[in-house]
Amino acid sequence: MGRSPCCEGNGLKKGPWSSEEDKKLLDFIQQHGHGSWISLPKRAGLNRCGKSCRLRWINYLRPDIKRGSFSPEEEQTILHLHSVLGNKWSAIATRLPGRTDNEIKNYWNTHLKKKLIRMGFDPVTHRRRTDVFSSSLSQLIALANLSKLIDSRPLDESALTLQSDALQLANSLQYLQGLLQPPASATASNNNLFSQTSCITEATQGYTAYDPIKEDPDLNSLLSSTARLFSEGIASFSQPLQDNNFIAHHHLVPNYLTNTPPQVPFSFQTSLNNHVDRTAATQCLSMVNGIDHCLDSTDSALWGDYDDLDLLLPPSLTEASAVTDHGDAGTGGSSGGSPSSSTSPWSNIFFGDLAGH
DNA sequence: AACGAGGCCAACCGCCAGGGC
DNA sequence: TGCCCTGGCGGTTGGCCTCGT
Repeated sequence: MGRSPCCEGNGLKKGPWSSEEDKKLLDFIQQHGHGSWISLPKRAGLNRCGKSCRLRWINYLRPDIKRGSFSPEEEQTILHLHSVLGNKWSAIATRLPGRTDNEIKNYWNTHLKKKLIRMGFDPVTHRRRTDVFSSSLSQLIALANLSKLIDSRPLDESALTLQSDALQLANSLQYLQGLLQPPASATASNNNLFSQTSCITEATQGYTAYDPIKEDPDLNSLLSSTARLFSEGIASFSQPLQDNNFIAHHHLVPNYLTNTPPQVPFSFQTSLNNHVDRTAATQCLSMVNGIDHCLDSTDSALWGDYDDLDLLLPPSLTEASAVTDHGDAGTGGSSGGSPSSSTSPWSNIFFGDLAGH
C-alpha cells in the first residue's frame, strides 16, 4: 500500500550529472514544471532519485542562479544574517537572490568561517574567542615558571633572555588583565581577550572612563597602540563588516554605540551588544516566515526595550546552535584548531605589540 | 615531472516537519 | 490518532583542482 519512499529503488544513478541528464531535466521542468519530485525522474526519463533531481534543479539548473564569486555586499549580508540566524542557510539564502543555501553554506565553510577564525572570532557565536587570551597567557606563565624548574642548570645567554622576556610578558599580561577586569556587576563571560579589547577600544576612545588606565601614561599608551593595532587588524578584513546603517536605522542600539569607528566589524559590535542580537534572534524565531519582516522592519516599537529584554531572553540563537553545531569537528578541521593551538594574527599583533613595551 | 596536502564544491545522506489518508 | 510519504534542510563526503615541495 501507499507510495514507495524516495530513493528506495536500487540501480538509480548517483554522482555527477551528465549534460544529457541536465538537458532532460531542464526541458522537462520548463515544459511541465517539476510537480511531484518523486515521480519526476520517471516522467522525465531520468534514472535518478527525485531528491537528486530536485537538488540538481535548485542548485544548478534553475535559471535565476547567480554564478561567480560573492560580492563584498553579499559577504557582509551573510555574516550579518549568520550572526542572527546561525546555520539557517535556507533562511539566509532567501535574502541573497540567486544564491542557493548550498552555495552559501559552502562559502561559509570554506571562506568566511576561516576568516573569522583568523580574526580571532568564534564563527559559531560571532563572539571574540575566549581561548586566545587565556591559553596564551597560561602558556606564557608556564614558560616563565619553567625557569624555576631549571634554575639549577646552566643556561646560555639567549635562553636566559627568553625566560626573562616570558616572565615580563606574563607579568604584564596579568597586570593588564587585572586592570581590565570588569566591575563586579559585569558578567563573568567578559573575562577574555576580546572583551577586554573592547574595553581597550572604548577606553582609548573616550566611551568609558576608567581612571586607573587614564592616569597611567604608560599603560594608556600601551592600550592606545593596542587598540590601534586591533583596528588595523580588523581593517585587514576584506570588507567593512559593520552595518551601522542597519542598526541605527532600526533603532537597535543607542546612538553612542553607532558612533563606534567604522573599522569595527559587525561581529565585533554584536559582541559588544549581544543583547541586540539576542533580541533580533528571538524576534526572528518568533515569526513564522517572518524573516523579511524582521530584518526589514522599520518599526522600532517592534523591538521594544531591548535593555530590559536582555535580562529575560533565553540564550542566544547562536549560543544554542553552538551546542548542536559539529562543524568545527568536521572535514574542514585543519582550520578549526584546538583552543590551545590558536595562531590568530590578532594574537600575534597583540602580543607582538606588548612585547615591544 | 611527480607527489602530497589542502581547498573547493557538487552531490549525497539522514533527519525532521507537515500534510494526506 | 497514528502512520506514511514528500519536500526541505543542514551536515558530511568524495572527487577534482591547485599549489607547494
